[in-house]
Amino acid sequence: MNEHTPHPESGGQPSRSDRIAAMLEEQILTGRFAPGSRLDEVSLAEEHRVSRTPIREAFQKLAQSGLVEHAPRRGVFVRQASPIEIMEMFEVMAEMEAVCGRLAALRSAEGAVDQLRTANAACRAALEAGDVDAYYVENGTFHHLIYAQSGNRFLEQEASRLHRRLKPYRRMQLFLRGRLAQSMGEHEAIVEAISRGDAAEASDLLRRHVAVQGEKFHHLLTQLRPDAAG
Amino acid sequence: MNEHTPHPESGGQPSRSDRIAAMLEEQILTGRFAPGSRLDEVSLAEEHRVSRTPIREAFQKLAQSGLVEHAPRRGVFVRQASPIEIMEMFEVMAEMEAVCGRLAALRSAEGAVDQLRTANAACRAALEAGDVDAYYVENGTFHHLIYAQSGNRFLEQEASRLHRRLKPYRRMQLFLRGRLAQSMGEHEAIVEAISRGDAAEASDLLRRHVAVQGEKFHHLLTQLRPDAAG
DNA sequence: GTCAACCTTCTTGTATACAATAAGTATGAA
DNA sequence: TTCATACTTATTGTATACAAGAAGGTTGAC
Repeated sequence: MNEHTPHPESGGQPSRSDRIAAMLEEQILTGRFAPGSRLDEVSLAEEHRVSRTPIREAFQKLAQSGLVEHAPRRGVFVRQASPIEIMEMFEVMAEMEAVCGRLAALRSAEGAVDQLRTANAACRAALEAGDVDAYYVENGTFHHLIYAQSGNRFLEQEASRLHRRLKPYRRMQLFLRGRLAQSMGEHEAIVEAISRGDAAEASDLLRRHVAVQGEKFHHLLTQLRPDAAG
Repeated sequence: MNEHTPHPESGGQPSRSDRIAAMLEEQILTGRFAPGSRLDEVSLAEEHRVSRTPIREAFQKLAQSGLVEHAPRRGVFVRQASPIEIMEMFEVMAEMEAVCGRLAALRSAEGAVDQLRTANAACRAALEAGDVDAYYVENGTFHHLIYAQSGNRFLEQEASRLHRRLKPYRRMQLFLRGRLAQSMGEHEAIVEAISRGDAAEASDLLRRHVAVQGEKFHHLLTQLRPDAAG
């Protein structure tokens, strides 16, 4: 499944507004548009050499995914999720990954564990190379594998959707001292649990693994803005 | 949260296209538009006395929620979810409700259990009156209460979203002999588990309670179309 | 000097005109 | 008769024109 089309038109080409929405999403997540800032229809239309119509369609898609907020008659604004809301999303992510892990342990097919080990090896290589960006990518691959191995396509899509939504907040934590190595160890324990078919253990480990991210995020917040603890 | 605005514009009025989307959704779920049928932009525009623009916006919202499918250059069609996909959604619903139940048992505030008992009493009254429609409504109230008592607003919204999506498939089962009484008993066990703060039990009971619906759905399917078992 | 009301201007929401493509139909050849 | 091809028609995608509302500035009164 494409990273940027939550509900792809089955088999068809992504529409123009899909591409624009994907681009805007990327630009929001990478910081070109700051939270709270307004997205201007006309300037974006000029930039993309289209009329306002496809831009407005793209805005709607972004609004549905929760990335921007549509204020009637005032425009669309990059949404600033509150710390509480972000913590809530991390909690849901933790629970969803726990479910994926449980189902994966129960159902994982031939070769599935090998895929996980391969992905994990790539994580370790990135870690040892000190390449944070590469670790980030390989880590994503690892988690998406588990979503897929749940054997439930719908769950896989929903988990991927939330994973993408949390992208900017997850990324912050990679720079916390020692977190990468710790994360790496957790990955290995998770793979072992799945390979043993130990559903309860896989579930618990994944829940903790992701919940820690929420806690780290909270920790970062309180350091930066002690009043914004949530 | 309004039943028909998945991502409400915070505090603002629902837009015209929101209202149209809600109306179309209702009409799809209640069978005015059969699965697979095409929604015509111009006739709907005439019917609602607007131009094609708001209709198209409504279509986009429906497409994002998965209710219709957008075939580029061909139109939007009422989506016929495959049996497999519906089963997958039921499984995810079961897991989400299990999570809600677990969190509710851990966190439920003063008076929360009373609310559940009240909702359950309404269910029982409907059951004893033999009023299937009323039971359906009160049952929905009961489940939404549990979503809310998870203490996680984001989870509450996601669970409500999926609940609504499964609406037409859940409704079928109410007419299965004895299912209502069985469901009622499960509700009571769930409330007791939550009132005891027994998170694991509440979680398991809810998972089973919802998973049974998926199984009943599957059962109905195989009776109707033995080849469509999934 | 300050506040309020009005007016200007900018932006969005909607309608409509136009362009492009897909489906259906008719025609002709094999 | 059947199949293929071209044409017609209908429908979507996009652009643009127009309407309506909100923000901000200006002017006037107190």
